[in-house]
Amino acid sequence: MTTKKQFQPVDQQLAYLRKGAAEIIREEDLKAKLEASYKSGKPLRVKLGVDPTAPDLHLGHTVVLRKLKHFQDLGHIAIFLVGDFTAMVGDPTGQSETRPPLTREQVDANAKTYLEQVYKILHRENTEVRYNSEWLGKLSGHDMIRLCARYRLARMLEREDFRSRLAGNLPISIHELLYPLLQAYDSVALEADVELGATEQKFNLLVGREIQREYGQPSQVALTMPILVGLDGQRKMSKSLGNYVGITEPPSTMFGKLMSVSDEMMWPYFDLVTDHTPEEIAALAAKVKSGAVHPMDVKMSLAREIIAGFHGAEAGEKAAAEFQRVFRDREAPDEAPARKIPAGAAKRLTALLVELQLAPSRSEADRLVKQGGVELNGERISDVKKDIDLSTPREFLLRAGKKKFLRVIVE
RNA sequence: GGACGGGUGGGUGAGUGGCUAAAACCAGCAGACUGUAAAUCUGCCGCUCCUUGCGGGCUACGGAGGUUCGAAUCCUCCCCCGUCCA
Repeated sequence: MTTKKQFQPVDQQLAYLRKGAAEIIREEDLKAKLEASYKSGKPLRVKLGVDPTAPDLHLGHTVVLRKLKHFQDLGHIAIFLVGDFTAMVGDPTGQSETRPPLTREQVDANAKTYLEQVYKILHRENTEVRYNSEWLGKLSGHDMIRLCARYRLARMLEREDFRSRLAGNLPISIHELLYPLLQAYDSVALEADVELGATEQKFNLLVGREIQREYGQPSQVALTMPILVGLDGQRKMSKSLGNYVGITEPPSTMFGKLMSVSDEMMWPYFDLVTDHTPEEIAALAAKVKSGAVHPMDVKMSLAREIIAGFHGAEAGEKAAAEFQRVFRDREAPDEAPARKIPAGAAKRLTALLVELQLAPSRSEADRLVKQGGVELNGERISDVKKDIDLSTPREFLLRAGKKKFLRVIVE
């Protein structure tokens, strides 16, 4: 799968890399770089920077990781850059929400979990993992000022994020202006040929191009990937919005979540998180439109495929079968997560729900029960003061809401 | 440093002394309907206790004090954000 030194023809590489990309700035530059690499046998250095702030990866993160992997597939070098320096300073990206600075320990721990998950997508062999504290930590005040002197405020304020905050009378801290510069400097330090990012990163990637030029390097190519819309079909996928599919989640959970994607929204998923070619996807969409295939079946194959990528083909099949049984045939799941609890005195059902984390609070549990969202062994229980007997070892299936099942084992 | 405006529940944002756990909208959750989709409809939506009731307690309107029988609403000090001036 990994081509050594002998690269594929440039046009072929280009087509492969273009797939799913939102923008390539500039495509001629990428072509030229690929050509040079093809001739010299020297792989391109492709940079992807991440903040080690969100250790749990979800499908949204994988979009750009998958593109990085595509470069690897073609024999190029993936530089996985952990922004440990920037993270410790505290990056208030986007949403005008200032994040608390992370400690060294948190950064290390997060980076570690991050990396473990990243290799579910990237090839280990041609991945170069770097930390930007390596060079940013060594910059002197003098160096910093030199770097700042290479960019103009007016240009910096062109960034959508800054511009809108400025217009909306929202705070902008000075250090935020530094982030694009520091990120750009990373590209200088790494001599990146290409930098990847989500479309929201476009500005930063472009600053990289200019700063590299300032430091006498050829400008990197900026390749952006669309942002994956979350399960709500509205906003970007993110853990804090709760509209995400985590890559380490159990197959059955992933399946359920993916099936809740709306029909229209499943196409971007095909585009961004599967390896189908644009032509294949278009053909599939046409079939759905004409009524030749049922959208649900297409969605199921999508879910199956995505799960296969993270848990193996067999897991994908199992999750699909499980899904059909539970929701289409309305039978009890056979692989609900299990939880053991010690035998003891009888417990109020609502208390049990909270204890088993099926409900966040007693009030919520109360509400859930009252509204008929709780089933015990397939039987709806709407009595709030129902006590559950836990005196003898036994097993029962608890359902809270549509999707949450838990096999409870009393021992 | 000065003048002015502002900080309300997950979000937007009403509310200027009691009827306000705090309008409305969004988000969220549950039920119905379905293809566990979307859309729609209905209900819920701070925490907690029980005798589950138009029930009791606690916490909540940037922070700390104060006035008052009673404060998100009035006063004092502080913190934070923004605008204009220097």
